[in-house]
Amino acid sequence: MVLAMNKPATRIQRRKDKTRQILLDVALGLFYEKGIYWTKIEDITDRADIGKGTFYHYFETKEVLLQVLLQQGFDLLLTRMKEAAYAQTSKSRMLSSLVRAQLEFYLENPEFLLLFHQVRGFLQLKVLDVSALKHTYNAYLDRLGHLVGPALSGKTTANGARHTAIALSAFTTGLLTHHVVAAQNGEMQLGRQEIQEQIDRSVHGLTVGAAGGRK
Amino acid sequence: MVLAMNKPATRIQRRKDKTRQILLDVALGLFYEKGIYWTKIEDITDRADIGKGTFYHYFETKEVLLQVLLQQGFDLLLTRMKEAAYAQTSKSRMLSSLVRAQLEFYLENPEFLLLFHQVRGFLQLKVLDVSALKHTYNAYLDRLGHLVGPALSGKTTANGARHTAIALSAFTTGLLTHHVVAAQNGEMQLGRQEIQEQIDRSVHGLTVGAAGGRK
Amino acid sequence: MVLAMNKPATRIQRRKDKTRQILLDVALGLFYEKGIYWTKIEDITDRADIGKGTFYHYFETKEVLLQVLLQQGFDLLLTRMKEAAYAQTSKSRMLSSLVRAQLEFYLENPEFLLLFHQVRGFLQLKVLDVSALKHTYNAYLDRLGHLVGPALSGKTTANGARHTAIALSAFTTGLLTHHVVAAQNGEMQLGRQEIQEQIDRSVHGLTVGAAGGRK
Amino acid sequence: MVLAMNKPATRIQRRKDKTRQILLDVALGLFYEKGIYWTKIEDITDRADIGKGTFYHYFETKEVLLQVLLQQGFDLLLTRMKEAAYAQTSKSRMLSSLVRAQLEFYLENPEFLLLFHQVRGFLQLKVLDVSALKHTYNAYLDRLGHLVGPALSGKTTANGARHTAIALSAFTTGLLTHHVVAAQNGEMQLGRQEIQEQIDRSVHGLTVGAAGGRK
DNA sequence: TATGAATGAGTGTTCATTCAT
DNA sequence: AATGAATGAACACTCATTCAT
Repeated sequence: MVLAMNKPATRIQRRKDKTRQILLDVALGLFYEKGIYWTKIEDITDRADIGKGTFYHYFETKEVLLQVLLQQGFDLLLTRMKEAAYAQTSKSRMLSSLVRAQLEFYLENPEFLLLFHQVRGFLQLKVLDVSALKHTYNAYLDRLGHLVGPALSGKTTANGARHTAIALSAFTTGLLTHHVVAAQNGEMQLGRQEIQEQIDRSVHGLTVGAAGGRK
Repeated sequence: MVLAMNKPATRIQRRKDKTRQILLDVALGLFYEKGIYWTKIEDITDRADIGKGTFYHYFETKEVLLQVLLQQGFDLLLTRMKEAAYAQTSKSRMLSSLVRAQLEFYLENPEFLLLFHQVRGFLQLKVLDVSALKHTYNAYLDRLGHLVGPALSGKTTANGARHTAIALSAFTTGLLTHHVVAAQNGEMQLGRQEIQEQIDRSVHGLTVGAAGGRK
Repeated sequence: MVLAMNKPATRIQRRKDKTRQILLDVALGLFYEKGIYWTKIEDITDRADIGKGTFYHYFETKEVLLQVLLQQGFDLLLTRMKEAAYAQTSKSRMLSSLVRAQLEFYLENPEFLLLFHQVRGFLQLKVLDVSALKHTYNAYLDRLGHLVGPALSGKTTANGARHTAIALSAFTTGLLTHHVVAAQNGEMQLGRQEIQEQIDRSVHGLTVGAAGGRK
Repeated sequence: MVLAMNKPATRIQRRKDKTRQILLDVALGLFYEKGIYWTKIEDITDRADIGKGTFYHYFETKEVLLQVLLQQGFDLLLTRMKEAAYAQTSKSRMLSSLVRAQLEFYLENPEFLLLFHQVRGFLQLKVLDVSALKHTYNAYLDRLGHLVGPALSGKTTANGARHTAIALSAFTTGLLTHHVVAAQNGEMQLGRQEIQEQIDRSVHGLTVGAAGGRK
C-alpha cells in the first residue's frame, strides 16, 4: 500500500529521470566524438532536443555531469566484472574471465574507453578541483583490487592486488586505446580474439610476478 | 664548408633559435602542469618573459607549437631507443633494452609521458584538423616498428612488428601513466626496478605471441 | 450584514490573502537582506515554502510585487503619522510629533527604510517603466504635505508644505540610512534619543524658514 | 634627462590612460541614466566605441570599475571641500562654506550624487564582497570628519566630528536626491539659493547640538 | 624584430516567465 | 488553485589572434 502510494509521485519523477539520462547519454556520445573539452553545453542540449537552461536543472556544471558519467561507467564495468568473477569457480580461469569481461565491456562501450582515457589525463592536471574525480577513480581501483585479489595465485597483499588491478586496467585500456586509434587511422585492426590473447599472455606474465613477489 | 658558410647567419639565427626553444620548453612544462587545454598563450609568454605578439613570430598557432613539441618528443625517444638497440648485439636482450630505454626516457621526462597521453586522446576526436598530428604519430610508430622488428624471435612481418611496437608503447605509457597518477594521489609507488620487471614480464609474453603468430 | 454576506467567500479568500501576505513579508525581508535586484523569485517562494508557479497567481511580475510593497509601506507610515498628528493639539509640538512618529516607524521597520531608499534611486533612472512607482511616490508626498501643512507656523502654500514634507522625509531617511549603514559597519551608533534630537533641531531650522518663506 | 627618457614610454601610456578614463566617464554617465544594475558592460563599451574585450584590460570586473569610480568621486568632492576650508579663516563661516562646496559639487556633478546614493544601498547588502566598497566609504567619512572638526564650535571629539560629517553628508545628499527626483517628476524645483539656505539652517541647528553636546 | 593594446566571436551560466499536469 | 519542469534571451567574461607602433 505504501509502495503503491508513491506511484503517483513517480510519474513526474520518471520523466525527470528520463531527461537526466538522455542528457548523460548524449553527453557521453559527444565526449567520445569531439572530446570533453570541445563539447559545449549547447551541443549536448541541442542534440538532446532540450532547452539549454534545462541542463542546469540536472547538473550544476559541466564538471558535475562528467563526474556522474564517470561513476556510471565505473559501476557498469565493475558489475560486468563481478558477474564474470562469480561465474567462475576455478581460480586458474578467473583472471582470464576478468580480462575478457573488461575487454568486452570496452569493445561494446568504446565511449567509456575514451572517457576514462581522457579523464586519466585530467587527474594529473594541477588546475581546477579534481579531488572529486580522484576519489571516484580511487574507489574504482579499490573495488577492482578486491575482485582481482582472489584470482591471484599464492598469497597476495591488498597492495599487491591493487597494483595488479592497476596494471590490468592500464594494459587493457592502453592497448585498446591504441587499437581504437589505429582503427581511426584506417589501420588493419586485430580481431577481438587476437587482442584477447595478447592481453591474456601479458597479464599472465604480469600476475605471476605480482603474486609470487620478487625472487 | 657548407657548415661554415651559414656561420654569419647564425648569430641572429642562434638568438631566434634560443627564443623558439625557450617557448617550447616553457610550453612543455605548462602543458604538464595545467594540461594543454588550460594553458593559455599568455601563460607561456609570461613565463618565458616574452611579448605575447612575439609568440606568433615563431608559431603560427597553438596547434603548430603542439605539433613541433610532439615531433621533438618522438625524436628524443627514438634516439634513445636507437642507441639502446645499437648497444646490444644479443637478440635476446635487445627487447629488454628497448623497454628499459623507453622506461628511462619517460621517467626522466614525465612531461612527454603526459603530453603523448593527452595527444593520443586528441587523435580520436572527430573535431579539428588533427591530420598533421596523426601523421607525426604514425611516423613514430613506423620507426618504432623498424626498431622492434629485429628484436623479435622468428620470422616477423612488418605488420607484426608494428603491432608489437604499438603494444610496447601502449603498455609502457599506460602503466607509467597509472603510476604517475597514483603518485599524484599520494599512493605508495613501485620502485623503478619493479616497474621495469613488471613491464619486462608482460612484454615477454606479448612478444612471444606476436612473433610466433597464432598457432 | 453586508459584512456577513461575504463571510462564505472569506474562507478561501482568507487563505489566499494569507498566502499573498506571506509572499509580501518574505519578499520585504529578502529585499532588506540582499537588495531588490539580487532577490530572485525563487528565493522568495523557497523561503515562503510555496511553489514557484504559485507566485504568479498573486503577482503578475516582480515589479508588481514591489509596487504593492511600496504602497503598503507608505500606508503604514502615513497611518502612524496621522495618529501622531491627531494626538497632538498643540501646533508647536505637532511637527516634533510627526518627526518622532516617522523615526519610530523606520527604527521598527528598517526594511521599509532601505526599500524606500532603493526605490528612490529607481525613480531617477531613465530605463524601465517606473511610472506606477512614481505615482505611488507622489501620492505619498502629497498626503505627507497635507499632514505637515497645519504644523507649520504662519501661512503656508500647498507647495511650501509639500517642500517641507520632502525635506522632512529626505532628512529623516537620509540620516537614518547613514546610521543603518554605519551600524552595519560596526560603528558606534547614536542612541534613538540622540538621533531624535539631531533631526528635531534640523527640522526646526528648516521649517521655520519654509513656513516664513522668503521675503 | 631621466625624466626626458620616460617620455617615449608616456606616449603609449597616455593612450592607455585616456582609454581608461573614457571608460570611467562613460560608465558614470550610464550609471546615472540607467542605474548601476541595468548598465551592461556592452552598453559601456558601445558608447565608448571600444571593443568589449578591451574593457577587461582595464578593469577586472564591473565591481572594480565601480570601486574606482567611487574613489574618484570622493576624491573630487573632498578636494573641493578642502579648498573651501582653506579659503576660509573665519570659523563661523567655515561650516557654511563646506556646505556650499558640497552643494555645488553635487549640482555640477549630479551623476556622483546618484552614484553615491545607489552605492549606499549596496553597502547594506549582505550579498557579495563589498568590503572594498565599505573601506572606501569609511575612508571618505574619516577624511570628511577631519575637515568638519575644526569648523565646529567648542570642544569636539573625533567621534562627534565624524557624526556631524555623516549628518552633513546625509542631509545634503538626502535633500538633493529628493529635489533631483522631484525635477524628474516635473515638479517646480527650488532654486540653488533656496536649497542652500534650507541646508544652512538645518546644518546650523545640527552642528550646534553636536559640538555642545546634550545639555 | 618585438611588443602589447585592441578585438569580438564564443561559452558557461542565470533567471523571469510559461504551461502542462 | 498549485506546482515545478522547461525555456531561451541575456549577460559577464575569456582568449586566440591581429596590427599599429
